[in-house]
Amino acid sequence: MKLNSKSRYAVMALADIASFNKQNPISLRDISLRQNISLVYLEQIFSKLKKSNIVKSIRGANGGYVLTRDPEQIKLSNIFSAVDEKVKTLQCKRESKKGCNGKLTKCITHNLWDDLEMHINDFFDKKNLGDILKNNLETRI
Amino acid sequence: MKLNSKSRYAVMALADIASFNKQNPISLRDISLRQNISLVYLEQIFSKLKKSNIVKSIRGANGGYVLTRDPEQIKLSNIFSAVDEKVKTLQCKRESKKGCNGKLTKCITHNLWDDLEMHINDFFDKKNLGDILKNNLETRI
DNA sequence: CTAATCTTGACTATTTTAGTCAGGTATATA
DNA sequence: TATATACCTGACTAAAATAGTCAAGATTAG
Repeated sequence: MKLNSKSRYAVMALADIASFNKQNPISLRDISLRQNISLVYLEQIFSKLKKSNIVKSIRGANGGYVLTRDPEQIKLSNIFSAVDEKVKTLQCKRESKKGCNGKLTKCITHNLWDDLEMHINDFFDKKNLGDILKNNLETRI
Repeated sequence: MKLNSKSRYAVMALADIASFNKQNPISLRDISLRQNISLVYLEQIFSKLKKSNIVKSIRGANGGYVLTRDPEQIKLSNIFSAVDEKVKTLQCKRESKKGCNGKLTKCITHNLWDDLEMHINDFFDKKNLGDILKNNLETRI
C-alpha cells in the first residue's frame, strides 16, 4: 500500500512552487534541480495538473508555472485526482455483475474496505498545500 | 494506492474461518470454494499466516486451519505484517545516506507522508477480525 | 492403504511503474 | 528578427511488482 511517484512528485513540485511563489512563474527546470526530479517526468505531471486547473502555464522564455489559487485552496485530493492517483482498496471480483464473488450478497470484507477508503480520502480532503508549507517550516532544521 | 491481493485474500480467508469456526479445522479447499480464491494461492498465504502464528495447521485428512486466538484478538495490522503488506508512502531518494534528496534537511513533504502513514496504520491497529464479522452480519442482505 | 490435506520452493505471464525519447510550439529579450 | 528558454504531446520501454501456477512432497484420519 503506497502512493505512486507521480503523486508524490506532484505534491513536492507544487509545494516547491508555493514556497517560492513571488508572482513570477517557476520553471520546471528549477523544480527539477531543487527537488531532484527528472525534467521530462515533471512535464508529464504538469500537463495533468494544468488540465485539472491546479496550475496555469506561461510559455516562452522566463515562463513556467503558477498556482491558480492560494495554497490553502489546493487540497491533496485535488492533486491526486489530477494525476489519477486512486484510493482503491476494494477489488471484489465480478462485483459489477452479480455482487462480489458472484453472489448477490456483498463479500465478507466489503464494508471494511469501504471504511478504510473513506478514512484515507477524508485525510486527503482535509490536507492542503498550505498545511504542508506550514508544517515543513515548523520542523525544518 | 491500494492493497495487494494477498492482503485482501488473507483477511477474507480469516474472516471465513472465524465465521465458520466450530472447533473444527477449516480446509483451504472450502475457503477456496466459498471465497472464490485459488487454492494454491491460499496455500502461499496460509504459510505466512502460520509463520506469524495467526493460524495453526492440522495436517492430514479432515485437517485444515484454525485461528490461534479469538477473532477479537487478531488485528488487521497483525494480518498485514504477516503477509508483508507495507504501508509505505514516503520514498525520498537517498534518505538513508544524507537525508532526503541528498540534503541534510528533510524533503518538503516528509512530514505529510509520515502523517498519512500514521493515520492508516492506526486504522489497521484498531480493527480486528471480530469487528469485521460483526459489521458484516449487520449489513448482510 | 489411500484419499484428503497441508508444505515448500521454483517458476512465469501479465500488468504496472517510472520513467525516456523525439519532435514539436510559443514567447521574452537582445 | 534571431535565438535561447520554456512549455507541450504522444509514443515508447526497461525493470519491478503482482498474481498467480506447477511440481513434488509429507502427514494423518479412516
